[in-house]
Parts: sequence; structure tokens; C-alpha cells
Amino acid sequence: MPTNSEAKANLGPSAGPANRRALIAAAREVFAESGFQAPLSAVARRAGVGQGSLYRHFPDRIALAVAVFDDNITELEALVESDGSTLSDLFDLITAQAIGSTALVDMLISDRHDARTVHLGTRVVAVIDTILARDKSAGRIGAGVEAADVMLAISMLALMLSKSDPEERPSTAARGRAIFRAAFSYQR
Amino acid sequence: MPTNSEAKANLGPSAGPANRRALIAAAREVFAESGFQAPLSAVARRAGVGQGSLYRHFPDRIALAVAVFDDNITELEALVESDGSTLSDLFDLITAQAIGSTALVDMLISDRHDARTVHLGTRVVAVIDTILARDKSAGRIGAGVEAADVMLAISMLALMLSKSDPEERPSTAARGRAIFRAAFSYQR
Amino acid sequence: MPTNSEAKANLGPSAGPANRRALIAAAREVFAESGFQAPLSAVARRAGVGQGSLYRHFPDRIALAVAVFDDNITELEALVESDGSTLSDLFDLITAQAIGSTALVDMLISDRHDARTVHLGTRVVAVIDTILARDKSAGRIGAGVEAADVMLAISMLALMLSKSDPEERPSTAARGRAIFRAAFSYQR
Amino acid sequence: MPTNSEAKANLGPSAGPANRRALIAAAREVFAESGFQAPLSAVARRAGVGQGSLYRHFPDRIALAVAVFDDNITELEALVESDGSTLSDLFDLITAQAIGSTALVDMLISDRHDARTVHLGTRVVAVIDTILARDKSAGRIGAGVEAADVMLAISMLALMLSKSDPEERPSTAARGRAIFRAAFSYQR
DNA sequence: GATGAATGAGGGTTCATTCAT
DNA sequence: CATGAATGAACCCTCATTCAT
Repeated sequence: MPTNSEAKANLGPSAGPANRRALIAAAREVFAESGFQAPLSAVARRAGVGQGSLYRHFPDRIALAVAVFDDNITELEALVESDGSTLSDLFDLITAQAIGSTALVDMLISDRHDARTVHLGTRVVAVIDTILARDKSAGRIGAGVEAADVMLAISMLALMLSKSDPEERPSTAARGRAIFRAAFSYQR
Repeated sequence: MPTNSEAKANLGPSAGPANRRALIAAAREVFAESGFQAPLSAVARRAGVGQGSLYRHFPDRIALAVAVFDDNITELEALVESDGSTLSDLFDLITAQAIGSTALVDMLISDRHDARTVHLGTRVVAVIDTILARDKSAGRIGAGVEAADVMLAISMLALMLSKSDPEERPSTAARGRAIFRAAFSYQR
Repeated sequence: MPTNSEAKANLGPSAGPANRRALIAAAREVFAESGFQAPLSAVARRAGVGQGSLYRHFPDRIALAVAVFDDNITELEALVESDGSTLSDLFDLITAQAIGSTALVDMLISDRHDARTVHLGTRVVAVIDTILARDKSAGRIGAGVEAADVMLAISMLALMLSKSDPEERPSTAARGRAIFRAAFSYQR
Repeated sequence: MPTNSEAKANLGPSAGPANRRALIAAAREVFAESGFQAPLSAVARRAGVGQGSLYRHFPDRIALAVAVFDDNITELEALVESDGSTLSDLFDLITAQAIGSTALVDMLISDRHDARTVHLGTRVVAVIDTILARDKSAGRIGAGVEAADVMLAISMLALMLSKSDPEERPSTAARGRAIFRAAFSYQR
């Protein structure tokens, strides 16, 4: 009988959303610090939440990661909605995201056949399609460039960044950006 | 504590080299199938060898991987010694290697600070330097291309291949090759 | 990797304290029987508890031992609080503890630089200081006796007992007690 | 068929004694550096000898240790044969031995029931008996002191030294010596 | 609904001892 | 006789997942 003492107060149903948010925030930090394979127990601990609650809200690692990375994709989608945005801007944003945390790419790759992961990937492709059409019609990139090329370039760069030492990421990102700029001939 | 019961026959020292070769072959297969982080016990099992023997021959994962991948690098070195070889050939060979197994890149990246890994990396850089000088003087690539650019391109592509589904690797490799060819302007 | 099949019933959090106590009791027995270096897996097995639970409660051997031996030190501290107690009583008690189990000394010595071990040692020194001052002012021991002498004597005796055959411990203890009594001149 | 190369020359029977000596010397060093429980493989390696040869010469750890420590006991025996030697000298010598290497005590204690260990212990007792008779008849120690007292004192001190940090051994030895001097009243 | 303890398989590593050559 | 490789049990520790309360 738990007559004892300092167990965290059971706040009842109202704690649900708060815990969920805490878990997402904690996961974002833990994934950024320790990578996508970090122990889920570390996430629960950082969120100040029981492991059971973590599993209730997110039945597996992917469910948790999808919640975390939904924001990143949303950011990309917001970008393409602003009229002036270019492929170059997209590279910038994705690079910035990858420099900050690397776990999205790891997940997209390590669980690439999971339906939820596929869905995130689809949204990224849609973003690329949109921006590519705009850049082509503006003459900023060659007509021969396909969405799959851009997707591959983005993937390779983000993957590379995800494996680089953090302090080397900015210079690696710059060099990679230059290579792909040349390949896609943004400037003309 | 002592154990023995009805153990496998002890073949004596003469089994050493054979076991060593069996371990390297088993590691090559296991790394190709399950990636660089595959359990070493799986390597010992597949080689038909006790775990202790694995550790005698190769005190850690990197020592084993170095033995496995030494061949790959040697192949690259042989390539650059043939006079007519070009950067394009190097891409072809590395791509072919990465399509086959993937673990070399993983090791170069995940243990990038280990001295033995650094040594393998150095050999790759030397290969790139040689071939780059040759291609530049032949006018096959632009003067602005640096060895670090090539190294990054190769790394990104190999890393990407290492994470791709095996059946998609050939088409991914072709697409990547095309992107970097454009970037480095091989053709003019 | 997930495992479960027909596992032992999960009794939930309420089993925590009971398991903790079972672990301490099991460790006390195992340490007494097999010494301080006994396998921790034996402790878990005797406690009827998974290895993981052992590690959850006590992240390493020292944490477990500290829990086990806290009682011993507490007993010493209780002794010195009773006004009439003498150095001779302290020897008696420590000897009795060492005759029963032996692992405390082994730990104090084998992990002497660990902070938790140092802490236990400090508590023993405090006990000695208290009792030494009392005995000196009562004229029961010579003024030249230092705390370090007593500590060394106690350590040597307890260590010796810890290495003796159990059935010889009482006579060894008596002989050692006599030697140190003579050395410290209790009687005059 | 070992047609191959740099295997150590098989010198035939003549290598026997040389290997034996090399093993003893190596064991002395290894035991001094790493304690009595050091891996036997380390001894063979340091001796430049196969493990099989080690086991041929010394079928177990104790056989090897007996060979190593025979010298120590012989030194004690030589001491008591010089007419003027006293118990105090014996303490000095044993202390010096224990400060240098600690493994003899560990063996005498950890394998105390092995016949060979018993034999070494017997020789030490004989040394004590001789010197005790001499000191008593010279009036250097009290008539009440028994050989078992001296044996215990020596054991406790040597054991303690064997567990102390090397740099603290000299001061610990001095303090212990003083305690036992007082206990046995050497000076009067 | 939340809690958080328990589980236990699995991987890495070490080392005493054996034995074909 | 020496060699030195092989064996493999045993230990340590981690972590994904479950479930009584």
C-alpha cells in the first residue's frame, strides 16, 4: 500500500497533455545530445515522467521521434509558402536543422520503411517539388535538375553532417553547399 | 574458472592462420549484412571460432575492421598507379566498393579519431591527391576543385550508399555520380 | 532486443523496497561466504531478483557494499555513545564483526580511494578518536598512543581475520587482542 | 607443416633449465607488479616462453609461486644462521620483503591448505622458533611471548603491507614495527 | 492515467587450461 | 620438449519493454 511519501503527485487526466509536451521537449534535447539511438529511459528521466507514461504516449521510438520532428518539417513547409524562397534557402534551412540536431536524418534512414517515416519523407518531397518548380521557372536552376537529385543532395549533406564532429559541421556544411550550388548552377 | 567438457578438437597452433582468415572472411560478410556495429560474437560464430580466438587475433572491433578493409584501400592505391586512371574511375571504384559493403565508411566515420582509422583515411587522401593532380594537369577538372571537396563528395556518396537499401544502391550511385560530375565539371 | 516469454510476475513498483532489502540481505550472505569479490550475479540470484534490478538499486559493487556495511559502522558509532565504553570494547566489537563477515575490511582496503569508502573510513576514525580521548583521560592507555596506531591495529587484525579460516577466527582474534593490549598498555 | 618462419627456435632439451629460470624471474616481476593473482599468460609472455612450457614446468600457479618464493624463505633461514640476529632483524627483513613484493603473503593466505604452501609456512615457523629461543635466552623479549604470537604479528603486518599503497608502505611498516616492539618488549 | 521497479537476454571482454604440431 | 592458438564459461553491464499498484 503506497501510504508513503514523495511520489510525484498523480494529477489525473489533466496531466496528460503536459506530460506529452514535456516528453517531446525532452526527446528533442536528448536526441540532439546523444543521437537518435539514445536510451528512451533518458528521455523519460529528463521529462520527469515515468517510463510507462512515455510508452503510453508514444508506443515506440518512432512515434516519439515523429512528434519531435514534425516541427522541423513544418518549418520547411512554412518556408516554401513564403513567395520569394529559393532552393538555396531550403538548403540553408535544412543545413541549419541538421547542424543543430542530427537525429531526424538518422531516423529517416534507419527506419525508412516505417509508414510514419515515409509520411515525413513525403512531406519533404512536396516541399522540394514546390521550390524546384519555382526556381526553374525563375531560371535559377537548370531544367535538367530533378526533385530526386535535390532530395539526394539534401540527404547526403544532412547525413554527412549528422556523422561529423559538431565543431566541424559549419565548415562541412559550407563546403557541401558550394559543391551542390555548382552542380545545380543556382546562380545562373 | 576451468570448464572443459567435450570441447571442439584443439587443432593446435597450425590452425592460427586459417582461423585468422576465416575471421576476416566472416567479418566481411557480417559487416556487409549487418553493418559495422554487428555483434562481434556473430563474427566468431560465423567463422566457427571461439570468442577468445577472435579477441586474440583482433583485440577490438577496429583491428578486425582494419584487416577487412585493408584490401579495399589497397585496391584504390592500385588504381591510381595505372597511368590513365581518372577521378571518374576513382568514383566508380569507391562506389562499387560501397555498393558491396558499407562498413568501411561507417568505421571511418564512427571511429574517426582512432589512429588506425586515421591511417586508413590518410591513405585515401593520398590516393585522391594523386589523381586530382593528374586530372587537373590534363584539364579534366577545374582548377578550383580541392582535395577536400573530392573527399567530402566521396564520403557523402559512400555514406549515403551505406545507408540505402541494397537494391537501390546502383541507381543512387548513378545519380550521385552525375551530381558530382556536374559539380566538378569533369567533361570540360 | 525485446525478449519476454513466460517471465516472473511483475509486481510493480511496490516490490521495490522489498527487493532492495532482499538484495542487501543476499549481499551480506554472499560477501560473508565468498568474500567481497564475489560475483554480483550471485547476489542477484540469491535475492531472487534480476540482474537489472540489482544494478538499478546499486549501480556498482561499492554502492551495494556500502548499504550492507552501513549497519556495521552504525553499530560502532552506537558503541561510543555509551559513556562507559573503552577501546577494549571497540576491539571486541570490531573483532566480532570481522569474525562474522570479512568483506567490510576488504572493501575499505581494495577500494580505498572511492569517495564512499573514504566516507565509511572517516566514520571509523571518528569513532576511534572519541574512544581514544576517553581512554587517555581515564588513564587506561598511554599518552603516546595515536589514533593512527589504533586504526592500524584494528585494520591489521580485521584484515587477518578476514583471511583466516572461519573456525580459527576466534582464537586468532583472542591472540591478536592480547598483543595489542600489551602494545597499548590498557591495563595500566 | 611448419615450414614457415620466425617461430622461436626449438632448442631441444637444453632449453629446459633456461626457460625454467626465465619463468621464475618473470613471475617474480609480474607478481611484484600486478600481485599474486596476475594472469599466468603475462608471466609466459614476459619470460618469452609459450604458455604450454609454463604449464609443463609449473603445473599450477602455486608451483610457480613456490619456486619464486623459495628464495625469500631461504633468505630468512640465512638470517637466523648468523649468530647475532634478533627478532628485530627478522621483522626488518620480512618487512623489507613485503614492501618489495607482496605476493608471498597473498599466496600463503589464499592457498593456505595446499601442501606446498604449508611447507613454506613450516619453514617460516622454524625460523621464528630459532630466533625466539635466542632472544628469550638473551633477555631481549619477555618469556610470555610465543612463536604463534610472532607469527601472527608478522602475518598481520605483511598482510597489511600487501594491501597498502606502495608509497605508504614504509611508514605503515614503521608504525607496525613500533606497535609490535612495544607489545613484545624487545628493549628490555 | 501515471508511476517506476523488474525483467532478462545480449554484447563485450578476460583468462585458465588444453593439445596438435 | 616447446610452441602458441583455441576454447568457452563466466562476469559485467545496458536497456527495451511490461505491468501491478
